Amino acid sequence: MPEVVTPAPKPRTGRTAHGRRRVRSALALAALELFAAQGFEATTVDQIADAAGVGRRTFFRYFRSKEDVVFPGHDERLAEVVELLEGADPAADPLVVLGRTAEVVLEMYLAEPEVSLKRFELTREVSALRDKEIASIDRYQRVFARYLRERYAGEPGGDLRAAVAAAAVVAAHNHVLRQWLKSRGELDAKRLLREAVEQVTAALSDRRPEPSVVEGEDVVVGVVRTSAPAGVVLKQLEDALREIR
Amino acid sequence: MPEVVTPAPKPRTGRTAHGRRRVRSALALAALELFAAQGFEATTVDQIADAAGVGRRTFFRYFRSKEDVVFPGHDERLAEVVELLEGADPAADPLVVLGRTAEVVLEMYLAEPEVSLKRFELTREVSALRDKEIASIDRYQRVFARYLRERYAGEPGGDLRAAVAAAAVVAAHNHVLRQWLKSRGELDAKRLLREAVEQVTAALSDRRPEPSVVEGEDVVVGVVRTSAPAGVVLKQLEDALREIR
DNA sequence: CATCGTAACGGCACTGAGTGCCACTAGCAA
DNA sequence: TTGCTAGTGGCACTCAGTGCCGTTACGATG
Repeated sequence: MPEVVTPAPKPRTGRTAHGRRRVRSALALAALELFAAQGFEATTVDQIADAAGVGRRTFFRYFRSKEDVVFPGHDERLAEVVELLEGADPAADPLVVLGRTAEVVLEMYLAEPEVSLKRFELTREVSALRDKEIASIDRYQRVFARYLRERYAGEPGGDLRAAVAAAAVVAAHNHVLRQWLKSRGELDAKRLLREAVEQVTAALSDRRPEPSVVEGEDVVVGVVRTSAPAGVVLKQLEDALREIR
Repeated sequence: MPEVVTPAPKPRTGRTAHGRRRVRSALALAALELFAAQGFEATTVDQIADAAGVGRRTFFRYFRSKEDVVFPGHDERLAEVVELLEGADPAADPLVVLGRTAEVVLEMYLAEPEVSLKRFELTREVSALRDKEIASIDRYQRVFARYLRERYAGEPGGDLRAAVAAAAVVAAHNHVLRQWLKSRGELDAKRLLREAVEQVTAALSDRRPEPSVVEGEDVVVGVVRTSAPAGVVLKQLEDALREIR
């Protein structure tokens, strides 16, 4: 096993004119500028490397492919999501956990609006990039589905429910993100997603696996105002019922 | 406008040893055999063309890329689906229409099991192919979503519902297809999909658009038995509420 | 200060996908 | 026979991506 683990990462204070971070961002910046100026396909890796002041070979040491420049750190974010789900409270409603996770993902996009917007423009025009993005979205969806599958394990049709619910949450997220991008960052995306996720969760979670309750006991459920939207009324009823149990 | 439209396509009965169809299927066959024997990436287009007895250049006249050999006629099928949706009964429940369409798509896969199974093996191993397939699935989902969006036009949150429902139906389809592929074609996929779609449709269609109710009116919702499953209780509550209105 | 190890770099050469161009040929119609 | 056209094969070219290697700059160690 040649896994020597490199004695210590050594922060590497700062090289002459380079430094890992600097080179990487210089390449990304140069690439995005060139893409915007002359299009994605018309831009060669040579040009990007030249513009960043490094060799062509170095470009591929920082990015696996030309497409990858447009999606920086996607893998890390996915790993972050995985961690988030693995560390989630096992007692919590899986769909709620998933909804919160989707909100975290959305916030990743909202955190750097310029980058997200620029990427949006690019992915709309270049089909290769769009495909790449769809593939990476699918990876999130797979992670979501796996999480739900584990939580629904044992239930009949649990796998199907997991797949469908994951797809629904991801679709809600993407829809809100798209709206936000189309509005050029004006919309209150967080609130919209919260509402959307609430709707989705409500539609998908009304199939509970036989909760064990006290048998033969009659209860009176309190007063509700019908002037509220039906969803709210239902929620109130649900809460009341849960409290009484 | 040099749009001469070529006087008449002329079926072109049959050339010497070629013929469009023959060359195309020869290329596809040779490609799949080589992929199976030595892997996708290790196979060059040169080898495929040689094995099919045509020139390398000719390969690219029949397939846009090496990946395309694995997904023959995907565009045509998508077009078929579009037609199907455009010609659907406008009075029918959109979700039911979508479910039926998903069944049609599934049947396309079931129609040629060997091809589907072989492709499944390939897409599991080669990430480039998997990405390509995901992208093509997304195209179906887009078409589905567009159909629903048009049908839900005007409803508040209709776009969101359309996106989510389309994703859910596609997820159900994919889940069933995957199960069928994993069972190596043994399962009764048609029945499974019908059931799955039924479930999804049921979960997604119980959202009525803001029932207009009398304002400011307090109502007491009656007695329910908590020994019944929570789902039943909720349904009772809902029914009671609706009746009172 | 001298030496060594190492990590990043630049350059070179190579494979292979995909494209543009052009000459060739087989069938078909006048 | 003479075009006309569609399909073909080959050549040359661009560019993405990879393997290899010599070089350089830095840090550590004595």
